[in-house]
Formats: sequence, C-alpha cells, structure tokens
Amino acid sequence: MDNSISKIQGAITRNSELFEELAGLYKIFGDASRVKILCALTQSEMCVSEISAFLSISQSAVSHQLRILKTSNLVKTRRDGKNIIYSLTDEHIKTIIDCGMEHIAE
Amino acid sequence: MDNSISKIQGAITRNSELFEELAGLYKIFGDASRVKILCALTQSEMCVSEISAFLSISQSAVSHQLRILKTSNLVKTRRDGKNIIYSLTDEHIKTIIDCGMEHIAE
DNA sequence: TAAACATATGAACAATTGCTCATATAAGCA
DNA sequence: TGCTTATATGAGCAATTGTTCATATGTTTA
Repeated sequence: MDNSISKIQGAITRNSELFEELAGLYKIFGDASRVKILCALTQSEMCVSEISAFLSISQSAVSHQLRILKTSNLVKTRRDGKNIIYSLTDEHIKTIIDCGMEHIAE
Repeated sequence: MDNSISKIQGAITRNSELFEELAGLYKIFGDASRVKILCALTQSEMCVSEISAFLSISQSAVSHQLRILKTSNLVKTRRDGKNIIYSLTDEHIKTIIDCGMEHIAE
C-alpha cells in the first residue's frame, strides 16, 4: 500500500465519525416516504394534512417521518393557526435529490 | 391545493416506483461501511483484502457489502490472479458522496 | 366551555439489516 | 496433487426501522 493510500486510510480512520454522519444523512433519504415528503417540499411548503393527502400516507406516519426530518434539521416548521407548516431548511436538499435522480436516470 | 401542486402530486403518485428507486439508491449510501468502501474506491481500485485491511472491517463483512454494491451496479470487478479488484462503475458516485459531504460541512 | 380539527407521540409488531461464524469455491504454487 | 491464499456465501442473531392503532396535546370556533 503506497503512501498516498496510507494518507487516505488515515483520513478515513480518523474521520470515522464523519462517515457515520454522512451515512446518517443518506439513511434519511433512504426511505421512499421521506424522500417523497422532501421532494414535495422542494416545490412548496405544506402542512401535515396536505402532505398526508398529497402522498397518500397516513397522518401518523407522516408525523413520525416529519419528526425524523426535523430532528435531522432537514425541515423547519412554523405554525399557522391550527396547522403546522413544514418547509425545507436548505436549498441543498433539492441538490441531493437531484443528484440521486441523475444517477437513476442514466 | 392549486393546479401546479396537483401536477406535482400526479408526478409523485405516478412515479412512486421512481421514488422507491431513489430511496433504494440512498439506502445503499446509508451505511457507514458501504460509504467508506465507496469513498475508498473513489481514490483507487482495490481488492477485497486491501479494503478489509484499509477500513478495519472483516473480510466477510466487506464481501457481503461488496455484493450489495455490485448488485446495485455501483462497483464492478475484474480478476487479477487470486485477487478480485473492485472499482466504481461510474464518476457519479463520487459526485453523490461529495454532495452529501457538502451538506454536512455546512 | 365544549366540540371539532390538526398534529404529535408511545407502544407494539413485522420486516429488514449488517454483522459473525463456519464453510464453500477458486486460483496459485511447491 | 495437496497446501495456501483470496473471496464468496449461507445460517443465525441482535439491532434497527417504519408502520398502525390508540391516545394525548394544542388550536379554533360555535
């Protein structure tokens, strides 16, 4: 194993946490319900019941997934009367989805 | 729900398979061992025992993960004597990793 | 304030996952 | 040909996951 590879190994070994974090991020995108929710939110902010109707996923399931997305800081909320409006925190999320879409489209 | 949103809903509903596929792709990146392997392979092709030593993951675990990566068409193989050399099928894979890295780095 | 609506959450459960261990397959070499 | 090295694979198992069901919390409105 040559010197440049040793360096990479060092980087990977030392940054094991980084890879856990990276894997953790992708794990979130690795569920069809969640990725649908995220994709829907790239188009427009929505409240829970809208998302639920929109994607034909039960309200409870949507709520559970939204909690995961919020904990991971991929979505943010604001209240509007009875409704909680969800939106993406970040333009980056759309980029990640597009990135995967491009791979699939090949 | 306005007309443009209806269109998106149509797209999401009709392309449910597409989202399954997209989620399926991200699921593969959603494991630290696999993403480490992929990241290592962005730098250089490697045989199984190299990957195993490199990442301190057992030979068996590496083999199992490589099978998943190969089935998903993210890596390809060639034989070199006793060794099977693994490499990425596609430049895209690096892009996807980078994309996630950028998000984390924020 | 009571009823209705919107959302969140805990428990339970089936399904999936990623590992280890043991072993099979396959190539190189003495 | 037998021994060693390299890789693959099946069984088994503990851990994680995503859903449903029931219910709690919080907001609006009659």
